[in-house]
Amino acid sequence: MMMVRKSKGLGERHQKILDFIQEYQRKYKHPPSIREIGENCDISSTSVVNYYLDQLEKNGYIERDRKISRGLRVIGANTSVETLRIPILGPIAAGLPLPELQPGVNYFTDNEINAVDVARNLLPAKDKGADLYALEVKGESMIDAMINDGDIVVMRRADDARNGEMVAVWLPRDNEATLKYFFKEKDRYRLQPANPTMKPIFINKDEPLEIKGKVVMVIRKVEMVA
Amino acid sequence: MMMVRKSKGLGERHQKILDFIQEYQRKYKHPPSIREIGENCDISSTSVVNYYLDQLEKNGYIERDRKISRGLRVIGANTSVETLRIPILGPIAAGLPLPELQPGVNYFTDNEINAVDVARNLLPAKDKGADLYALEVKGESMIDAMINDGDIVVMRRADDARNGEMVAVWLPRDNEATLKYFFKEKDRYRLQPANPTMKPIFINKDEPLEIKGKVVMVIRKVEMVA
DNA sequence: CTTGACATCGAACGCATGTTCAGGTATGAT
DNA sequence: ATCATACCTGAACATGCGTTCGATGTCAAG
Repeated sequence: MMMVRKSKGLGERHQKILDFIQEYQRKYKHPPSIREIGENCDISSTSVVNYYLDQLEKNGYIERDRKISRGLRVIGANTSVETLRIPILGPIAAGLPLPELQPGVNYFTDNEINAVDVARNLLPAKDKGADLYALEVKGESMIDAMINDGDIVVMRRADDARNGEMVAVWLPRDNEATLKYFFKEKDRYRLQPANPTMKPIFINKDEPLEIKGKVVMVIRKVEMVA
Repeated sequence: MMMVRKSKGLGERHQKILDFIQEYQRKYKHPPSIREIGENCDISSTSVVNYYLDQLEKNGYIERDRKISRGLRVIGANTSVETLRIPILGPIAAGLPLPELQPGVNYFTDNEINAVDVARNLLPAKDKGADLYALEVKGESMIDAMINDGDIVVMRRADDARNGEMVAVWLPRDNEATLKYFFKEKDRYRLQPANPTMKPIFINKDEPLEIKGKVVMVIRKVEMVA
């Protein structure tokens, strides 16, 4: 019945405790007490928890402030990197107009339901976040841009673009929103799908063309089957 | 008439306490006790600290877990979100073998050159990071999975999969690595491209098929023209 | 001056929580 | 069998720490 710990590394219980501390900290913003650890890891005695905590400390997995209530922390787990909270302004779909960007308005970015958090080191250094917003792709009309239903596209506000940049455009001619690589040619614009097997769209320069922003990043959360 | 409080919502002492809590939390990774707040804010009585804490809570600046030692936290102002640093183990390309996953080995995740930082709230809650790794797509062979050259795919280790999950597989038959939706049928496996216009691959059950992991997320950094 | 809301103090109270100890039970080596 | 080691139990103990309360000081309104 007794669990034998493998000679090296962490036993199953050490790992469970470690995980619990991190999850608790994440949830309550303060560390758990010894008794709380015990209850959640099926350890009936506080002394056993203390016993494991000592081992974890000795092996460098946690730090403890003795005598201080809840004075413990997991070492190294704090990969806290600077993140930007980017508001999801709305959907983007072929038939829908793009959400209006209201310059100078501070969006409520506190609600993480309507925002994505992106590590700053994944974005171009110059981006400070104020000009960034995100759109949620609806439908499969962007498949030629290698973007599928449910994808999140992170955009930077822009009125025009340079050759080779991927932009979100509204095409009044076709009454359609789309994501394409942008190229300015002699007397027309070429909108090139990301998928090299698909053909470009050409727009004459005298036709209207509304560039809404440049694509900075695409994030796809792949659905898990429940 | 009501007596007018200090010009603004927060008095100088409120602010000092608020600042102290945040600094303490940053420094020690756990919240301060009432007495510690008192000492550092020149308040001699714990009841006075409690008095101010009540006000801060009433005005929505902090949250308190009554009866719990050090059970308090500052609301909002929390610019950074918890992130997971996911190691990029190597490239994935049609002709290349997949990087070997060495179970139980702690990868060096300190180097942000070979890792991506992903906000935890973008990942399934159960993922603790230990089973996650990332691959960098090389070449355009994954286009049928809506994944392009340069994309980062975040994976979870797995040996098998359930129907409908997207997996990274190694096909000894074709000597090829690929990303496909996985379906187990009567006597064969069906590997379905994400792009609904493309046709599936069928593998008989007696043929070898190595599942290397499930796709959790795809991140595409769209190139900026310099 | 009196009143009353606000701020402060000091002390006591009591539960929350870390610590310690005197034993138990298993497994493996001697 | 004997001993050593790792794991576990339950309880007692000491103290960290939140809570409560009566007393005092301050200041503006009545």
